[in-house]
Amino acid sequence: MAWDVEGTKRRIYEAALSEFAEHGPDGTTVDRIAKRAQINRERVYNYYGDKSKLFSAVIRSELDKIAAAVPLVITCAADVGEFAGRTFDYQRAHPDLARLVLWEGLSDTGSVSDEIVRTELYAGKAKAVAAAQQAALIDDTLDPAHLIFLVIALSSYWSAAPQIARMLSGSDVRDSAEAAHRRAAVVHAARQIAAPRRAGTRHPDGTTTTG
Amino acid sequence: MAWDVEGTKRRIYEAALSEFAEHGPDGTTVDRIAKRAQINRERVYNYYGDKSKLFSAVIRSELDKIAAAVPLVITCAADVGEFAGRTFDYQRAHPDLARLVLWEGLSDTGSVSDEIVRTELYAGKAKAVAAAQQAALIDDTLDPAHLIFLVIALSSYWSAAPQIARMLSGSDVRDSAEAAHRRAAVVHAARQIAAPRRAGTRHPDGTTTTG
DNA sequence: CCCGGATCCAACTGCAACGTTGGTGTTGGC
DNA sequence: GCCAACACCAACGTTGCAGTTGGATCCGGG
Repeated sequence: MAWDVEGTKRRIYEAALSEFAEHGPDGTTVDRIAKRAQINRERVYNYYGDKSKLFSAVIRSELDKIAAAVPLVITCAADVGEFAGRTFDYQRAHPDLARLVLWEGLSDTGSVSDEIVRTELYAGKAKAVAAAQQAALIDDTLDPAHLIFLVIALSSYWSAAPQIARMLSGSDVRDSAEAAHRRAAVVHAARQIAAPRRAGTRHPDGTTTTG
Repeated sequence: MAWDVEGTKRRIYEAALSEFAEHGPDGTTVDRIAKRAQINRERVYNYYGDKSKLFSAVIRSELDKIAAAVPLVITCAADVGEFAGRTFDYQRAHPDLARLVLWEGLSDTGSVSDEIVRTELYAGKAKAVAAAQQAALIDDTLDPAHLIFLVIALSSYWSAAPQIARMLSGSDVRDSAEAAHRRAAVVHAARQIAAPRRAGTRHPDGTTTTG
């Protein structure tokens, strides 16, 4: 088996994922990707076009994976916590993803590759939230999109800004006790945000009404 | 006024801040900095050594400014919301700083400049939270450091991952109505996280006790 | 007027990375 | 066994940027 096209592509992909996550689109060199994948630089161009296309391919595929791995089904507020916890777990298991998203955000110049497809994907999640809100399963104070976003933020920022997490908590994600502790905090916070109000409803502008 | 050394340095500094914030350390060229500052490239080397020294100088100085910008005083759960809102405002008002910090985080290789000083700063905030928890002003389920972190995450992720915010909410931060909407969501969520439990306490592991 | 320091400028070296190309070896169909 | 297509690779041309240098220019003070 001298030719292993799929294997070669996969190795390029994996090497690219690591390199991009570590150094970002600008800091990454095609040569290092090739070295890491143990193939010739030219193969990269042959299979993926150029560096930016490779970056797009990687980020898109990784986002597809997380979307598939962490579905969102809501029957109660605790489900939102569960979603947050699983997102947290996924981020921890795939620290490269959080960094990719950040690199993408920093390079953001008004729009992003596959923006339309990805928008649809988020719209689906927002729809699930909206449905749960209408069924009064969860708090309906927040805009569904904002609620989703905030929950993702809670789960993702740990790996997005590890230096802040480290300075605050004093320890490292690699400490699994600390990781469990963090996860619990994320789940708890997400539940609190989603929990339906009991007596009165506190609106985002600070006023409170009774329903 | 042919000689305005301080002025020249300052113009280099400001140009560097903008360029670094926009393109990151790798994506920035000394030439563009010089053009923007309307000085010769050679001046940059004369005053700041080289590009990486200039970057360090900029980030360090900007972080000094951040330090005292958003104090944290807690007398009730709403104060935590207030803190979140002000952090959000700060991020929005100083997008350059937010991006610099992110770039720093991405380049993070185990520790960060001024890490000790900044750790103290966060410790102070955590202490304020701990005191408020002991006085039963806010929920004491969460570790103080984690609570702070989560609130910062809520406030910061918008500018950290603007592409996701855009895909979810469909509009842009520059739309000030949307910005206000987002801010309200952040404040609300932070309050919910900090709000003291009424009847029972739901622990992060999912169990519930009555106090 | 002349000196010394600040600034500007253009050209240069050196290098690193992008993306390409021509050639070599490999495979599978005929 | 031959050949066309394909995988692989080394070397190349090009570009863009970092950082340097030598000199021209400008300015204030003596």
